Amino acid sequence: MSTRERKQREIQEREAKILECARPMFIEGGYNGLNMDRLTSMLEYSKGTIYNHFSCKEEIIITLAIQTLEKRLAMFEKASLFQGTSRERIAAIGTAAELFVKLYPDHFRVEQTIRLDSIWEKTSEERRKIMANCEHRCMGVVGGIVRDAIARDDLVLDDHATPEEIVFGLWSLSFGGYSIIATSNSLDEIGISAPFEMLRRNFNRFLDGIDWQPLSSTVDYDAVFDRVSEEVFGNELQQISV
Amino acid sequence: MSTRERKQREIQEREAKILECARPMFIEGGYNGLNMDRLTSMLEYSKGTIYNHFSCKEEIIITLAIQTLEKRLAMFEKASLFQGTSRERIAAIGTAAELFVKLYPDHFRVEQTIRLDSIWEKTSEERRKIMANCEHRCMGVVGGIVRDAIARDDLVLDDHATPEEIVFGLWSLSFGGYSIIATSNSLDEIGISAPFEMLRRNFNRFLDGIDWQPLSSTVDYDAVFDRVSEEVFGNELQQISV
DNA sequence: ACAAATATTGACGATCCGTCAAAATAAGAA
DNA sequence: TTCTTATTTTGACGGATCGTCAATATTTGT
Repeated sequence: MSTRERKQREIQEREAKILECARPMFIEGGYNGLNMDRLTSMLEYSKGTIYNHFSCKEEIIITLAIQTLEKRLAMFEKASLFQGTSRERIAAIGTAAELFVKLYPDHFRVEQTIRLDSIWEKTSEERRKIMANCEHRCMGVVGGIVRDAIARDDLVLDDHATPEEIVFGLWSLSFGGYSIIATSNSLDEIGISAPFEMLRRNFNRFLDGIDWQPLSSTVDYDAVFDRVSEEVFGNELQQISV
Repeated sequence: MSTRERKQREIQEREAKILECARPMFIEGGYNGLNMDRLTSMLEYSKGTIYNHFSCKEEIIITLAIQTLEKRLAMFEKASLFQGTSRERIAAIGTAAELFVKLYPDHFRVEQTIRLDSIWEKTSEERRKIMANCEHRCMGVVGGIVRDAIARDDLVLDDHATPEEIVFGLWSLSFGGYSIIATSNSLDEIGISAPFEMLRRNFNRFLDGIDWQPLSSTVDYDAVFDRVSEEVFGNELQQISV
C-alpha cells in the first residue's frame, strides 16, 4: 500500500507547488494578477486539477494568508518564551511583530485582500476557521503576557479594564501602524520618516501610559529589541537585512 | 448661452446620480458587486455615457472614497474649533473620528479596496492627488492641535520626538482599531465587546502616556465626548442613533 | 485480464469590462 | 428656417477570465 502514501505525498507536493507559483503572481498584481489561466499554463497541471485542490481563486488567496499567519504565530510563541520581565516579554512580542512585517512584507496585502467582504464570502468555512484559530492563538499569547504582568504586579488595570482591552490596544496600534506604512505612499512628505522606529516609540508610549513597569524611562527597550532580534530570531534574520 | 450652463449642470447632476447608484451597489457586493452593466441598466444612461464621466470602474470607487473623505475632513475641521484645553480639542478630534466611522460605516471598505495596489494603479493621478490632499489636511488639523498643546505647555515632547510622530501614533491607534472593528468577525468571542468604548479608553491611555495635560485621571473625557457630539455634531447625528 | 473507481484534461459557457463606429442631438451659419 | 458641422450618446461587440463538466486517462480491485 505504499502507492497510496506516495499518491498522498504527491498531492501534498502539488498543492505546495500551486501555492509557490501563485504567491509571486499575487504579489505582483494582487487579486487580478493572480490569473487562473496563467497559473494553469505555468504549472504542469490542468485547470481541473488545480480546481480539485482549491474550489476557487479566493481559496488560494486565503491559503496564502494562512501560510504566513502560521509563521507569525510561531514567531509570537517563540518571542513569548523570552526570559525577562513582563515588559521585556511584551517588547519581545513587539519585536516579533516588526520582524514579521519585514520578513513577509506581502502578508498585509494578502490579508487586506482576503478581508474584503466580497472575497471573504467566497472562502470556505473550513479555511476561515483555520485563520481565526491562528489569530486567536496569537492574541492568546499576548493576553498571557498581560495577565502575567498583572500577576507580578508590573501592571495594574483600573476598575473595569480587562487584559483583552490592552491586547486590543496593542493590536490596534501595531496593525494600524503597519497598515499605514504598507499602504500609504509618501509618508516622508508628511514628516514621517523612519516609521518603524516611530511605531516602536509609540508602542512604548502606550505601555508607559498604562504604567507597565519598568517604564521606558528606566529601561532601554531598543536594546531589548536588538537582543530579541539576535537571540530569538537570529536564524530567521539571516535571510534579510533589517 | 444659458444652454451651456444648463448642460454643465446636467452633467454634474448625472455624475451625482451615477455615484448615488454606484454606492449601494459597492456596499452590497464590494468591487465585484459594482457591476458596470447593471449600473448601466439601472440608470437611464448608456455604458458609453458613464465611461465619459469615469474612465474605469476604479475611478468610480476612488470617487466614492473621496466623497466620504471630504466629509471626514469637514468634521475634523469643525472639531478642531471646539473651545477648550488642547487635550479637550484632541478629544474632540477623537470624537469626530468615531462619529465619522459610525455615520459612514461603509467608508472603510471603500478605502480598503481602493488601497489595494492592483486597483490603486488604475486610478488617475488627478483623483489620487485629491485623496492625498484630503488626508494631508486631516493630519494638518491634528498636527496643529499637537503643536498648540506644546506651545501652551500642556505637552512636552522628548528630545527627538516630533509632533508628526504623535499624530502618527493617534492615527495608527484609531485607524487600526476601526479597521479591526470593521473587518473582524466575532470580536465578542475573544473578549472584545463594546470595542468603541475600548478604543476611546486606549486613545486616552496613549495621551496619558505622553503626559498630555490634563490627564484622564483628573478630567472625564467621556463627558467631553458627549458634549462634542451634541454641541458640534448635533445636526449630523440626528440621522442616526449612536 | 478485465471491470470499476478515481483522477485528469481542456474545450466551452457564462460573465463582465471597456471600446468604437454609427446614430442622435446640439450648435452655428446662411 | 434649413443645412452643415461639432459634440454627445448609444449599445453591440471584442477580449479576458472564471469555473464546469463530459470525455479521456490512470489507478485500484477482483
